[in-house]
Amino acid sequence: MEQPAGEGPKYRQLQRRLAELVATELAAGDRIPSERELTARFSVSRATVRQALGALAREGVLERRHGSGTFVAERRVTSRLHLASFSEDMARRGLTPTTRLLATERTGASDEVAAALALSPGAPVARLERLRCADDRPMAYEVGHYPLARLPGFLEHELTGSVYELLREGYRRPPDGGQQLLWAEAASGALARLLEVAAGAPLLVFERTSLSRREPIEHTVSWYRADRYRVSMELGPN
Amino acid sequence: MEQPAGEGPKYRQLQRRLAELVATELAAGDRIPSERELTARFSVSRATVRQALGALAREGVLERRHGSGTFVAERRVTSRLHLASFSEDMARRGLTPTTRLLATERTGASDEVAAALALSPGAPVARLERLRCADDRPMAYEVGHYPLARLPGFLEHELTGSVYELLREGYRRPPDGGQQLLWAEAASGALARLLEVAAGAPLLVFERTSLSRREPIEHTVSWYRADRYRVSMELGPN
DNA sequence: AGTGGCGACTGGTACGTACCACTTGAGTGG
DNA sequence: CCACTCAAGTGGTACGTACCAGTCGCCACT
Repeated sequence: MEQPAGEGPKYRQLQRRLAELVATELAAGDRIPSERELTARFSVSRATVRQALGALAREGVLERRHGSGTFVAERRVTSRLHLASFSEDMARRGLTPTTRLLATERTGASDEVAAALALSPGAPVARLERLRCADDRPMAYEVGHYPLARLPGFLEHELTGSVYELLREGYRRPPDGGQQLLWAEAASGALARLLEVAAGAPLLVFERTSLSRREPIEHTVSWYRADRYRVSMELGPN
Repeated sequence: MEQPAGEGPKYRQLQRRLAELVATELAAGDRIPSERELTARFSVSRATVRQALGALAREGVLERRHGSGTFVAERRVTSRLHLASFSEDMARRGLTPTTRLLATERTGASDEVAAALALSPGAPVARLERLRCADDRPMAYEVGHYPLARLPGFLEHELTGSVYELLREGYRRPPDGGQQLLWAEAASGALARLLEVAAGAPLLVFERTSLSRREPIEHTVSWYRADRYRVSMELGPN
């Protein structure tokens, strides 16, 4: 029951171990050991194993097949929404991206950030606060968190450019998937001034967790000026 | 383990009962009975109760607070990004969809509608104007256009339910793909009154063209209340 | 050779128990 | 009156057991 060094609950530990295993040693379609085998191998109860596997299945890492086994999920090909960085996104639209760095700091992961990045609460993360501009006019305000354990020395880099490029080139951790929540909000006073819109103006908010090799490497929340930005997407059945 | 009357496993039945309870009798922020109380009241084990509550919490219906209780979430509806009709979308969230038919007419396709539906300008289309509600509170205002050449007698049907179901069952034209543009707007006066929000409140706007067998069969523009609706999506590389 | 059934796996559901971690509020001491 | 303590209640984790429900391959029977 007790965990010596901030490792978190057993099922989280198991979840992380399995996620790592999947990321490093297994390929899509591979079958992972059965629940009862994992129970024996890791000396935990089957309920604990199921809690870990269930979480991974909900994340889309694993796929369960009743009567057959649990498998490494196929990479999603149906989603045609691009996992693009702001810089790439703007370039694609023919605009010139620039960035004003508002704040950087090294801090401990909040519960929410820890959950998104699959870290223990309090684990070291880099926090990045940036104002993204297109053609020198404000486009979006962005707050990002990055796991320092997976990205050592992250804050020592140049951070006004494309973080995705840094992840790809500097760390060999190309973002290759993610999940995103999207909603709309009215701009609060401070945010309105920063983005140079009227208070109450509609903003599009994206909360994104990006993965590389099935491990979270970025968690960002971005507020976009709705008068300058829209999204296009393809829809599939189901 | 057999369940004669209710459909499916116990925890699903409990989940549905609780979702219904939340929808009909409770307000956001209300506390629901504790796990141990539900265990006694429904004569099921705590594990079963937790499975039901966990599912509802992941859906955003409930919010758990360690040491304090489980509460009806303020959370708005979260839509996965698939080609689902409004009715299916709401039902999936445990909300009851209803529709107020504001206008129907047979008209000629405008240039914009014609382009979206791959018709000649002026070709006969059905125009549908509807107010979509969830649990009897306004959720979205929607204007749709449907090509009458592909859907003969379209306006003679019952149009307050699911149009997608009508397309599937009545015309054997199941929507199986589509494209969508998404942005945010501030609610204009008339729209604000209709949706029962303050003028200037943020709305999420979807402009969608749905296909069946590679042919466009629907073009809709929907204005969703941003305080009640959000979207979840998966991101893929490139 | 075809096939049907059975058995041995897989995950799914459901029960019970125990204890930990966090929150809250009532009660107590200053 | 305030500050603090602490007990009771909450959800969280973890163990164990039992049986149900699909899947699939072996094998005996036809």
